[in-house]
Amino acid sequence: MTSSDAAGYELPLLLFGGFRAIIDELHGELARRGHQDMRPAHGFAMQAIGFRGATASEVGRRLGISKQAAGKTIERLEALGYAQRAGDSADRRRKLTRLTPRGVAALTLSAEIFGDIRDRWARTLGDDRVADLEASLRTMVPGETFRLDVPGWLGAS
Amino acid sequence: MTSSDAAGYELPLLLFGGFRAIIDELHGELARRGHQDMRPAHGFAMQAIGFRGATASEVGRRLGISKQAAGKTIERLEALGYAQRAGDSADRRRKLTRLTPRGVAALTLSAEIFGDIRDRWARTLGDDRVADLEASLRTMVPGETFRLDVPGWLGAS
DNA sequence: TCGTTAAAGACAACTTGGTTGTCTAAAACA
DNA sequence: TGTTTTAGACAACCAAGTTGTCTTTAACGA
Repeated sequence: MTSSDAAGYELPLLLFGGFRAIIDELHGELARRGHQDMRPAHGFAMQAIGFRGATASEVGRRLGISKQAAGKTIERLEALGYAQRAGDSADRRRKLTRLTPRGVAALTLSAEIFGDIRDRWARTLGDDRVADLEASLRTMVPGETFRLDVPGWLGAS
Repeated sequence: MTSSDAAGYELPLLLFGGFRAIIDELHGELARRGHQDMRPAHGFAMQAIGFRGATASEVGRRLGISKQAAGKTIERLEALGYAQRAGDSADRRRKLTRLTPRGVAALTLSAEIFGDIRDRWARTLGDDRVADLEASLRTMVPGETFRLDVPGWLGAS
């Protein structure tokens, strides 16, 4: 380390801790508001589907996972009532996945809750410090697509 | 949002992006220095085992996962040559897992690389901004044990 | 226009790393 | 000494990745 007293291994732990704290708070709140069955992975997948819909291949590309894996996640979302698939008459290979009204509601609610959480951080730390934290991270983080392949990424051989 | 132009959903993405960037850099460097087969999950498990060794139950408690899951991870570490199990003559129920010399080397090297990465952040952002980032996160993050149950946590039903 | 190439989705087999439940052996304790 | 707790092992299961193969359909170039 250079001059601060922080050991280098603390930084990633703190970053992950912050991420996890926010996501845990989000899902606590989502559960309280009728989305008990929604998991972190679902939120990211629904974000990738978006309000305009997407195919499994597109979702896979956006999340940085294979189209097969994306297809499996979409199946789960369908089973939970958050998404729906329908054929595309213009391109009969494609099957467009769209969010159901429940899916749209969950995604909208999530954005709202994220805003509330950030507000709470800003009240505790000060808005400038949160903004600076974000600015620092924007500088250091390669701004790619969000990779959902966390399980595989963490532990794959 | 309050006054900054950041949408609330950016904060968790940036935090996770930072975490992932650091861990990816760590494992790129570890691979370059002879630890090609080490995965992020292994590092956390080895940290939980520590230089003094631990039982599967202890590792599970430290990582916030079941003793069975901890046992499986230890099995993998054994297969990769990073850890070793031996019976405990004082308590014949226990099997103490210890890091092998290779495991100790990997853990030591990881700490060193984490330090290098933090130094690079400090050179880019300034040491005070990194220190402030850490301080902010220390304020907001409930300082529990590090949970390794990320795959399950992200996607479990 | 036709033949090749590329893309979408489905299916299968596999891997990791979680889970819960059950069981045995050993230690701790009242 | 008998009960309770703890450690570890084993089995069955689940979620979410992977690669590889296959069919259907679209796109494209000679």
